[in-house]
Amino acid sequence: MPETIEELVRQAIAAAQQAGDLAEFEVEDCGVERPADTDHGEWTSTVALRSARLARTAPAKIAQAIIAHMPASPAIAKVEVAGPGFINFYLNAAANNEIIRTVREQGMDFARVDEGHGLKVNYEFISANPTGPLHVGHGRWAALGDSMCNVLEHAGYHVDREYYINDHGSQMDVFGGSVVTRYLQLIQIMREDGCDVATAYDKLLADREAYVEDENDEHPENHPFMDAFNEALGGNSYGGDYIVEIAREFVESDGDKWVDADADERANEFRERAYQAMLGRIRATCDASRCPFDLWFSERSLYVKDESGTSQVDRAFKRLDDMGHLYSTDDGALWFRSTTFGDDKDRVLVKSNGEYTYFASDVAYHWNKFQRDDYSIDLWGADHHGYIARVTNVCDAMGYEGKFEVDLGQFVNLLRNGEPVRMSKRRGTMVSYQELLDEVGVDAARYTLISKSANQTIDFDIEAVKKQSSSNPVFYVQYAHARVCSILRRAAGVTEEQAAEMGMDAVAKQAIGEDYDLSLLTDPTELQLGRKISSLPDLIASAARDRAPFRLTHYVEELASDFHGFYNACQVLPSEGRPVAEDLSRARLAACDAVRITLALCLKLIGVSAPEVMRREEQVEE
RNA sequence: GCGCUCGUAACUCAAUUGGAUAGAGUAUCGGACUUCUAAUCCGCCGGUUGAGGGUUCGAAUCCCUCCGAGCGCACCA
Repeated sequence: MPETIEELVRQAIAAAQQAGDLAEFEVEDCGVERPADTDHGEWTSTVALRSARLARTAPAKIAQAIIAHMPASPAIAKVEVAGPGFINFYLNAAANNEIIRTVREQGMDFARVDEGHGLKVNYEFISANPTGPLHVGHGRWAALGDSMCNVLEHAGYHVDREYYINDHGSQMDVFGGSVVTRYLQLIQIMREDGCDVATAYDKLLADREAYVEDENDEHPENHPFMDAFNEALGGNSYGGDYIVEIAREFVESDGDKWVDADADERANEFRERAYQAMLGRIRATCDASRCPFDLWFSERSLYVKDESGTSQVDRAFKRLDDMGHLYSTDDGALWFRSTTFGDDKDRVLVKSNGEYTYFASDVAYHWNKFQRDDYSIDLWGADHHGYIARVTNVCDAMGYEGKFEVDLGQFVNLLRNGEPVRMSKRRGTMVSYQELLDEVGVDAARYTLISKSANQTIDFDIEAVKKQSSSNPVFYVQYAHARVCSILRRAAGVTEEQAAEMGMDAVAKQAIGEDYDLSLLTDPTELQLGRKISSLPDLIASAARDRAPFRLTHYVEELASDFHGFYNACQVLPSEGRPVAEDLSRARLAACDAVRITLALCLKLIGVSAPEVMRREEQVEE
């Protein structure tokens, strides 16, 4: 439709200029947009405003000249000039509602746009260290990243979803060492108390809890194990409950066989098995939040030598060196000349002690990405923003200028009933994402985490999100979907079970039939449905372009609101005292069905389920 | 000190990137159910877009200066 309008406007301008009613000027873009306010028609052209200077004429006057020469079009009911010079187009009902048929034909392929032109994008997100569970902040990247990928794919990009596992650095040894220490403590308690592992486990957790509470160390007698743990590891440790949990798994599967084992062998075994256990938990949490990855990329793999005797790190370094971007200092450190690209200082790749920095891995990793994809996007927490410059610079240096992008996500503040969830220094990081998912459910968690612009911090109130009430937009939207399904089921004369069996598309087909006349839908609330649904392709394109999947949550709330308004104003099925003509009823059913499909599609893109049935009994009593 | 992200209704946020009278939800208040599921709808109230300048037909949006909040400025990962 915008193409049609654009063409009409161009013809009108040419005709007006030919007739001498309008000064000659070149038109680049007619600025066909959707008016913010639906009172202003379905489409508007800002060409008169844009051309005011070129034409040396007041915008309103230009607009008048243009509409005087506007060719007639079957789809357009009315064209008028409004405000400072907007040219507003009002579609007739049939043209406006045609989108309903389109949606029903295209289903989940509706609103596919070609914003990306098939560009191969590597989208890396979460990438939390495998030394602890995902926390709520990671949950935001999960929701955001996954939704972003869905939107990009719908907008014509080819997306590879990637999780980068930081399994290389010394923190892995610290992690393994922490589990060993906890393991030894469990065995010690079992031997001294003659108890089973469950009892020993509880004792260690209670000990840790006492330690967390005792911030000023006034009662060291209440947490001897935590103190011993810290002493054994010199404070360089992971103290969380999950470490004790993993240690317990070692006791359960291996008994006490590692107590007197060779320390190095034990350290290796524990590090590797604990790593896999932790990674398993992380994957499970990603699965639970409907966040799949195409590739789990191991940092270690960057250091593995191939047949040529070189690793990916070596090859990436060689590339940089060949291009003259590396240098060594007398102490043996290797540097990347980041200042060439405007950084504050050069950055170390290899430390003077011979160890590789985290940055070295990132250089090789991004080089690797560009061997596989055309464009690379990293989703990072806002606290890493200081790191953007050096990675961008190194991508530029390797010859991939303009092909690397970082999307930042601000933090999540966790609240409960308006009060910040207390996070003491000793408790370390916060509530795990898995716990949050378990408490509020995936739908509410994802919806809430995605519903705000990524560069806004989120106040996530657990109680408010959990509350299944009208104040919670996710239920409002899901209810609209369930309500449509209910109507369609009733129209088709099928039970919930039968509908679940045959699928809603088949139910809708049975209810509506093949032919229906969309020109019958002329009520303002009916026209609004077509208008709103028609705007989705543009919205998807903009959400992809601006990396703003949260716009879908706003859209879906608006569409649900439009539907509820329609539902209250227009009877779909005839009932006692409210007759509806058969052909009008079927046209309204088709509109309902288009709403259902559009809602389901949008919810799918943001990873939220679209329930076909919702019952009030499920509501939580206050 | 430098950098990044912000500051919009009482609260939580929008405003498709420079467009029309800055919009939604929540909360408060007032209406609509023996219903095609009221987890709904309709209405009222609510604004100097942190402050001050500038750019132009037009600014919440772009530029400058302040004020305030959060987060960064490692041979840590």
